[in-house]
Amino acid sequence: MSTVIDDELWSAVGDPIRRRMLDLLLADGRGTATTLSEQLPVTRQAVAKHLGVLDRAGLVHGTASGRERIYAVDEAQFARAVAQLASVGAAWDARLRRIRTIAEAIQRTRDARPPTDPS
Amino acid sequence: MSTVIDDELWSAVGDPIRRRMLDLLLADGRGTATTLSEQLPVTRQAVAKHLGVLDRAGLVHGTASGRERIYAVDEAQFARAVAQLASVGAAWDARLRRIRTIAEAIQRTRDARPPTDPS
DNA sequence: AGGATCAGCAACCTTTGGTTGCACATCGCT
DNA sequence: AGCGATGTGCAACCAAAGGTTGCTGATCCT
Repeated sequence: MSTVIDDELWSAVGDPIRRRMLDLLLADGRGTATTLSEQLPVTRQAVAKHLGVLDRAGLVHGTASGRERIYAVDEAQFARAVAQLASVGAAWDARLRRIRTIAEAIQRTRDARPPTDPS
Repeated sequence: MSTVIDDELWSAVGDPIRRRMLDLLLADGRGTATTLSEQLPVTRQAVAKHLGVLDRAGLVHGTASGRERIYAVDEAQFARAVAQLASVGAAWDARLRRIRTIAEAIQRTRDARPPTDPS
C-alpha cells in the first residue's frame, strides 16, 4: 500500500524544521530562505537546503524575483500529500481496530470456556 | 501546536523501513529482528537499530524470551501516535481550506470590479 | 557435548542536516 | 555612476543517522 512516492513525501514531512517551514509558508503565504531562517533556529543555508528538499518533493515552488527567490506552498500538491498521509493513518487505524476486535473475541472465548486449571 | 514529543514521533514514523516494520508487526502481531529482516531489504542489525528507535519512541515494546527478543506494537501508544499524526494533518487541511476560501473571495472581488485596463 | 541459531556489541562507510566562509548579483541611495 | 547593504548560491567541513561486516556470547536441540 505504500509506494516509493510516499517515501519521499514522508521523509520530506518527517523533518521538524521542514514541518515548521510549511507551517510558516502556509501562514504567511510566501517566504524566502532569509525570512524563514529569521523565524527558525537554523541558518539561512540550512533553510535553503530544506527548501530544496521540499521543492524536489513538489510541496513548494520557488520563483526568482530580482535578487531574491520567493517560495510558496504548492497548494494542489500539498493537498494531495495531506490526503496521502491521512490515508496511511486511516489504514493504521483500521488495522488497530481489527486487532482490538480479535482481542475482544478471544476474550469472549476465554470467558465462555473456564481456564484449564492444572488441579 | 507541534510539541517536542511530536518530533520524536514523526521522525520515528518518517523512515520508510520503520513504517514497513510497523506494518509487519501489526499484520503478524509480533516479530523479532531476524524475522522482520527476512521481509525487509536491510540486514538484521539495521532492523535491530530501528527497533531501538521505535522502542524509545514508545511505539513498540520488546520482551526477552529465551534466546530471542520478541517485539510487538504497543497498541495504546500507537493509537495515540496515529491520533497525533491525524491532528497535524487536520490542521494543515484546515489551513488549506481557509486559504482557498480567501482566494475565492479575492476572485469574487476581482469579478465584481472589472480589470483596470491601461487604455 | 556440540552444532545451529539468535541477539548484541564494535568498527567502519555513506548520506543527511548543519555550520562557516566566500563570491556574485541586485537593490537603493548619494 | 558608484558604492554599501542585502540576498543568493557554492564549497568545505563537521556531526549524527542509517547501513554494512565481523565477531562474541547465549540458548536451543539432537
